[in-house]
Amino acid sequence: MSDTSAPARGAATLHDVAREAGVSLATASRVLNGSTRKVADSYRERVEAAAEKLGYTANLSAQATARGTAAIVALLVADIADPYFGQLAAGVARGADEAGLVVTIAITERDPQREVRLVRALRGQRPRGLILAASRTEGTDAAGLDAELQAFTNMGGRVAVVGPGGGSARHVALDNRGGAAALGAELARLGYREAVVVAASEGIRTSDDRVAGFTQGFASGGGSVREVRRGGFTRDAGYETAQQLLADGLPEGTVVFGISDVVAIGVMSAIRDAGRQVGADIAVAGFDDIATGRDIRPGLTTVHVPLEELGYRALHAATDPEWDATEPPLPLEVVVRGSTPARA
Amino acid sequence: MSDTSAPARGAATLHDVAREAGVSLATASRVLNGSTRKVADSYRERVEAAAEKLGYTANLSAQATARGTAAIVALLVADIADPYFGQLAAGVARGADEAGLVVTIAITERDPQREVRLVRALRGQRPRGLILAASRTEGTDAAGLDAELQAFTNMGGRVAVVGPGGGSARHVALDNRGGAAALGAELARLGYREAVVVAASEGIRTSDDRVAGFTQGFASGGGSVREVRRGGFTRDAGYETAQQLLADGLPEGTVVFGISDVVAIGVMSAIRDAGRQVGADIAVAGFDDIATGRDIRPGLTTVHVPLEELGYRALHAATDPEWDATEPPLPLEVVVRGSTPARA
DNA sequence: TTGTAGGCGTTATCAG
DNA sequence: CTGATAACGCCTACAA
Repeated sequence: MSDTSAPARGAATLHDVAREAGVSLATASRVLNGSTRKVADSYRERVEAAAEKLGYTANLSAQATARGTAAIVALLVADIADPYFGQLAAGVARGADEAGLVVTIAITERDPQREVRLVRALRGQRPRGLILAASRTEGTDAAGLDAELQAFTNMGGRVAVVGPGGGSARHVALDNRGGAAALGAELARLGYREAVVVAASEGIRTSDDRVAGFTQGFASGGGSVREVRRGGFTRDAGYETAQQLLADGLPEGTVVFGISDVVAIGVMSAIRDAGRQVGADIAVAGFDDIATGRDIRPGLTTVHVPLEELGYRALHAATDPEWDATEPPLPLEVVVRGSTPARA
Repeated sequence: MSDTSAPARGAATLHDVAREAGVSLATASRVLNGSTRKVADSYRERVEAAAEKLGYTANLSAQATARGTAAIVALLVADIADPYFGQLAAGVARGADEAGLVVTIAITERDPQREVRLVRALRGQRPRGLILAASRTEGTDAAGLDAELQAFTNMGGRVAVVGPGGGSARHVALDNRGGAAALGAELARLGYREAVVVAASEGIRTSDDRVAGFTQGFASGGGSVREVRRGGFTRDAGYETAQQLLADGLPEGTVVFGISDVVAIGVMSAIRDAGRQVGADIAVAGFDDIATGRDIRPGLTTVHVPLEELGYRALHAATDPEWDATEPPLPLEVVVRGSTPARA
């Protein structure tokens, strides 16, 4: 057990391993990394033993510069503390792990300028793929972003965007419109006739699609959307928007559709803080079905989106050379909970 | 606007920039990256213009191999979909961004074996620092982990662990014991006398400390912990453990202390699903103060932990050469909400 | 099957 | 202040 030569400074290099095993660099490289195996077993064993003994770990950076591309997938999200992105990221991480890829993460903070900057920075890593899950923000410097994305694909990277998006990127789409329509229809069936929607700024596709879908579905069931108030995609935006709504007067029996669960939860809190009741008094519905929706009371009616699976698919869209763009879209499903009780 | 030479394949290299600007590689490198600046302005401008024109982005991998260390910080968490880790990660990401570092993330899934494997894999990136936020799991292959960590520090990396931990790593500690004690004391003051705690397996420091602190604080106020039930750190573990507890009979007026908010939220749901009421009937308290606790009803009484700040500090502990280990611990504060009403 | 040598994009040393 | 040039650690034809 006498460790003779624990490398004092710096990690063990392939060179060290080769020397220790008494073989050439090439041979060591082949057994430790190269895919196509064709090394004599005796050598192979010696190398593996040496590597183990020295605690060798391939220097990914060196490998990357040599190969020209790194075993990395970059993930861009608006806010990693947001459960929506958290669950999505979990799916991405799972897929990456399976594929032997490292996940690099960056936060846009919903700032278009930052987004462009980050894409450019991530480009420096020469990742195999880039996943854009940062709900394309407003004022979007669309041109700048597209240019950056273009540069990325030009150098051989793939980009996948979650949700609607433009350009030549691969999309992992959700049927936002259809899901919202189904939700609207269901609410109408439950007896609601008046709705207000709390959305994000106009121009954000995800928001627009959900608003349009909901409006249509709700109308098809005989209901009508009285108003669309614009806020943002956060819990606080939902809270504040709802506060104003309440101040302006919100009739009993109205259902408020929050563009996302996070927003809807903010709405619920505002309603309660205003001394009103969620459910029988004012109903609330959301979209996404984040885990929290299960634990609040009343439970939040929403459209279930398989977030984790969505992330998993995005990972593949961003890294699989032979990705099947025709794969059927993920099934969305409305789930009714206590926040929208049937109306007499 | 006629882009003359958009590099058809592959990204623009420093070499390209130098040629385009008519200077040497060294000069180009100095203006674009090197820290100590001493390049004539005329040259500097030419280089910057060329870089801009070519859309040049330094190849981080190449930089890393040349420098010997990458501008990367690796983050290891148990589950990124868990809001606790999500908020923590947000803090890490913020700090990293400020420091010009890229964040690489890996998920342990609370599996000790995986944890060791991941640390070894991350080591391959030669990151400047490594942040361990994966509540050291049970059966922990402590030896294997420590060896891996040791190897990492030996090659010049710093490792920071969030919460209690062993070895030579830097710690960003929480006063779990003190916080829990304060919570226990407060609950006793509110009139509670009987408590049950839903904890994680014995041997997990964070859990053990909170249990011990709570027990002591509660006792100091005249209360007594009737039982400690072991589950895990997840919402579902909390739910299931509470189910059993309820099946075994839980007297009115008991307060259930969930080792973490996530667990406590599971407990709350179980209580409700069993037809009991959270608050007046059975009280519930947690620990961490994740964002969700604000939006559920009744609000969850808990110990506030500045999660985002915790992550921010961890980032610095893992990357700042001159980190001040004596920095005062983050202040914890108990916040009482509706889940633990004062008892008559 | 194995080894030799050249190259990947940057940095850093050391003369001019 | 600038420019050759040798590393950095690894991969990969190409040759033996």
